[in-house]
Amino acid sequence: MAKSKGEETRERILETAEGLILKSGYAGMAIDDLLKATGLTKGAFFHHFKSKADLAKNVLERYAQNDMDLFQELSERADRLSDDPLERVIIFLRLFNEYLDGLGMPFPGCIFASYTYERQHFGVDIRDYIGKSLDAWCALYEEKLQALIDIRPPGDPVTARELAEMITSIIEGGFIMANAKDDPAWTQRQCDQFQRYIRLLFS
Amino acid sequence: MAKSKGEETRERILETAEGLILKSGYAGMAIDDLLKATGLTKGAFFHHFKSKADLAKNVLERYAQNDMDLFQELSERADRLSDDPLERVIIFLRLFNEYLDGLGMPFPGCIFASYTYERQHFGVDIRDYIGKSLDAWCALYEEKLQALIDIRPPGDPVTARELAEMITSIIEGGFIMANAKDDPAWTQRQCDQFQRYIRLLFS
DNA sequence: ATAAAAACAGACCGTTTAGTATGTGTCAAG
DNA sequence: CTTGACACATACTAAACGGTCTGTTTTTAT
Repeated sequence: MAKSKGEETRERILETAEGLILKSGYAGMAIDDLLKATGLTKGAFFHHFKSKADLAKNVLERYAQNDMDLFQELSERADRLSDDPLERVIIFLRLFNEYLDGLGMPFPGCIFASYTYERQHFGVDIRDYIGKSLDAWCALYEEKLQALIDIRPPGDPVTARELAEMITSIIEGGFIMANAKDDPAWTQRQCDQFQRYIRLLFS
Repeated sequence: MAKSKGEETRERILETAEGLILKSGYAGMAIDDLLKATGLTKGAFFHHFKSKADLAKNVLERYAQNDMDLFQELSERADRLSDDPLERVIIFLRLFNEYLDGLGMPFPGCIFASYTYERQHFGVDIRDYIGKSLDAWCALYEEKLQALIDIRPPGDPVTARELAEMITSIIEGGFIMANAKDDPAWTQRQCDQFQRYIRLLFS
C-alpha cells in the first residue's frame, strides 16, 4: 500500500520541521517559517497538527523512532560481522562513524539536546519521553558492553552502564562542537578516542 | 570604588537572563519574562541594552569571561598542588568535579551550547565568538596535556589536541545529559571516566 | 458517477512580542 | 538652589505570532 498524499505531506512537514528546529530551536522556529520552507499554507499545517506543541511532540517521536531504528540496525550488522564481544563494540563504533561520514554540513544535531536546552517550554510528558529515549539509547550500548565485560573482565572496575553513558555524552557533546566549530569530523574523532579507551580497558 | 547602582542592575539583568536562557533558550525567553524575574520594567531594560540581540551578546561575553576565569583559576590551583604533569591534569579534573558539586539542580548548562542549538538567530560575529571561546577552552586543556605528553610519552599515538577536544565534548554532552535525565552527577561520572582514560594512556 | 471525506488554500482574529516615546525621581557637580 | 546626566517607570505602537474559520479542490469508497 503506497503512502497516501496526506501522509506524504505530513512526513514532509515533520522532516522539514526537524531541520528547522535543529537550526533555530523550537521557540525560534515560527510556523510561517515552516510553511515557507515546505510551500504549504496554514490550512495544510493545522489540518495535520492541532497545534505547534503537537508538532513538537510528533517531531520528537519520529526522531526517537528513526534514531532507534538506525542504532538497532548498526548493532545487528556489527553482531553479524563478528562473534567477539570486543570486535562487536569496535565494529559498531566504526559503523556509526561511517554513518556520520554520510551527513555533510550543515551538521544536523540531536532533537533531544535541542529540546533539553528549551526544556521550560515542554511539559513533563515530553521531558519524560526524552529521558526514556535516552535510556533506551544507553541500554543498547550497555548490552553490548556488558557482553564484553562478562567475557573479558577489565583490569579497572568499570561498569557497562558508565561506559554506555560515556559514549552517549561524547556523541551529544560532539554534535554541539561539530556545529559550533563547523567541523563535521569532530564527533568522529571523539568516537575514535572512545574506541581507544575501550581497547585500553579490555586488553 | 563601589559598583554604581546602574552597574548593579545591569549585572542582575545579565545574571537572570543567563539563567532564563539556559532554561528556555534565547528565542524562548521573552523580555517580559526577564522583567518579571528581575522586578524591573521595559524602561530599565532598554536603558541598559539597546536590543534583545545586544543582551544576547553581553550574556555571551560575560559567560565566556566567567568561564575562562574559573578554569584558569582551577588550572593554576592544580599547578600549585603538584609539579608532576600527570598529577596536575588529574587534580585539575578533580577540582572541576568539586566545582560541579557546588552546583545543585536545576543544573545550569552552557551558553555556548544553547546558542549553538539556536545558531540561525545569531550573526557570524556571535558564532565566531563562540568558536573562539571554545578554542580558548580547549587550548587551556591542551597546554596541560601537552606538558604531560612531552614528559611521559604515551604508548598510543594520541595528541594533546584530541584529548582536549575529548574532555570538552564530554563536558558539553554531560551538561545535556545531566539536564535531560535530572541527574546532576552525570557529568562528574564522565569526568571520572576521562580521568581513567588519561591514567591508562600515561602509565 | 456521485457522495463523502480528506487535503488543502487563504483571509482573518486576538494575543504576544520587541521596541519606542515620554515622563519622573535621584543625585552629584557647579 | 539649579542644572543636567543617569536610572528608571509607564503607556503605547507596529509587527509577528499561533490559531481559527470558511471555502475549494482532490482523493477515495461505493
